[in-house]
Amino acid sequence: MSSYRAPRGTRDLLPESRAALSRLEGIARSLAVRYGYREMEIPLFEQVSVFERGIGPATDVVEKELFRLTPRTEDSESWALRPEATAGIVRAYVQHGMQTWPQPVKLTVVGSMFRYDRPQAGRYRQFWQWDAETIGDPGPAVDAEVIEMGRRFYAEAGVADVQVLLNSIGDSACRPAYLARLKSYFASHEAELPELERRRLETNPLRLLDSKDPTMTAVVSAAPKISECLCDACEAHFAAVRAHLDAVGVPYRLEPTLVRGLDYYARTAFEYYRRGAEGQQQALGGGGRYDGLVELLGGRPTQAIGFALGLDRVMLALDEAGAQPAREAPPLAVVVGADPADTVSRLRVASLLRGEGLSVRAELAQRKLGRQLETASKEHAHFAVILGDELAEGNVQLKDLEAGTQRLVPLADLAHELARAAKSHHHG
RNA sequence: GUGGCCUUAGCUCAACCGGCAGAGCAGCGGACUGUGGAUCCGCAGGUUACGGGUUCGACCCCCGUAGGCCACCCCA
Repeated sequence: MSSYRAPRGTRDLLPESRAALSRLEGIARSLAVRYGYREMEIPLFEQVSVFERGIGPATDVVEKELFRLTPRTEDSESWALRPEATAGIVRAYVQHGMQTWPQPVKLTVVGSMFRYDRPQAGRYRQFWQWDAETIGDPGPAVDAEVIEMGRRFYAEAGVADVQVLLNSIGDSACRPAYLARLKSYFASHEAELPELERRRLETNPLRLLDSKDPTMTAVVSAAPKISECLCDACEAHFAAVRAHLDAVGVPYRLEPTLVRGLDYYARTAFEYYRRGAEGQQQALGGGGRYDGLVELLGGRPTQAIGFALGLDRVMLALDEAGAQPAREAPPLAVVVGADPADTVSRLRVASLLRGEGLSVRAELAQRKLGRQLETASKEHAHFAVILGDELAEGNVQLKDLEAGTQRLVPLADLAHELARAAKSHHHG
């Protein structure tokens, strides 16, 4: 047994898992195109300050989960692996002057993110996300469009029981007043608060609403709700988002405790949640409006909304639901030979077929024919091209491994025959 | 970062009270020297996660480390 292993919180995606991820990436890219998003790439790492400003210095993601790279010299820049994509995309938006493009700019990134936290099922230090951002649109219609796109992703991926949780967290006009009210409410109940919750009262009072402490339920349910404290503009925005969701037939559950802690988040906040899951990593994805972020990263005031969907958690959900694993495409044909030593013929014929765009495997191990066919069967190849004495007359045996039939085919016609058969097999 | 449970062959798991580390599947080979998923036979695969300790003797008991899982924190 090797003493080397994948680093903690990472895992190798063996071909079967990689196929499952590729399938999800394919759905994401297809949806992105259908909804008018353009795919881009951003670096896997950025200056630490991009994340500090773009996510928030007081968040757990930055405070304790940032995957920092050690600087090479005393005075060199501090880098960190990206814990999410939004900050980097917005940085790129500002850097490349995308405010001069037709607005809104709709961008998407598919790739892995990194967080240095304690691993668990569905929670990794390297994980995959599909991220989509619409920058330069104040909503509310686009809010509903984004939420609907995410929901369609789960539908097309085949994840059942995904619920949309929805809330409005107000904006700079009404949230400060709400926060003050919330603080004073909990302060008046401080005696009933456990130690952890008392600390939160200082650091992030909104989080109190989300407490999992069972002794808190009474206090929390009586707490003032943001939905009752929205200013007229936010109230109107929220109502319009809901109206648009209703219009496109997206069901949702209003979730008053769904929050985002930082100032530049505004109004719409949503999560995709899986019901009836065993483990607790039930948040499959989430997003919201961040009307202050572009400005914070050096751009002009620009309203924006986006989401990040966790692809690992979708894979987990599909596994647990017993979904059919994504099949890798088997080779159309395997080139085998009666003479185990004649690897030259097998390689030559395989090369010929590959030149015609066909997907074939050459059996180059020097094993007897029976073994070669056995392997071809096990990998679900549709055909075996058998090379033997008839090759001297320019012929091969073309064997249909599913039907068990075979016939003599001139080598000159082989590619054509296989290509035709591939079509009738609706081979993918 | 805090607490708990777990770790035996590539995979799934056995091994009595502390007394010779095993099986199924997968791999490779043979039966079958030009015809496949079955069957039978064989081969290979292990410092029992790693490092210490207790003991005549440790997969088994104790300590530490690593990794996994669960609950928190938080989130995808």
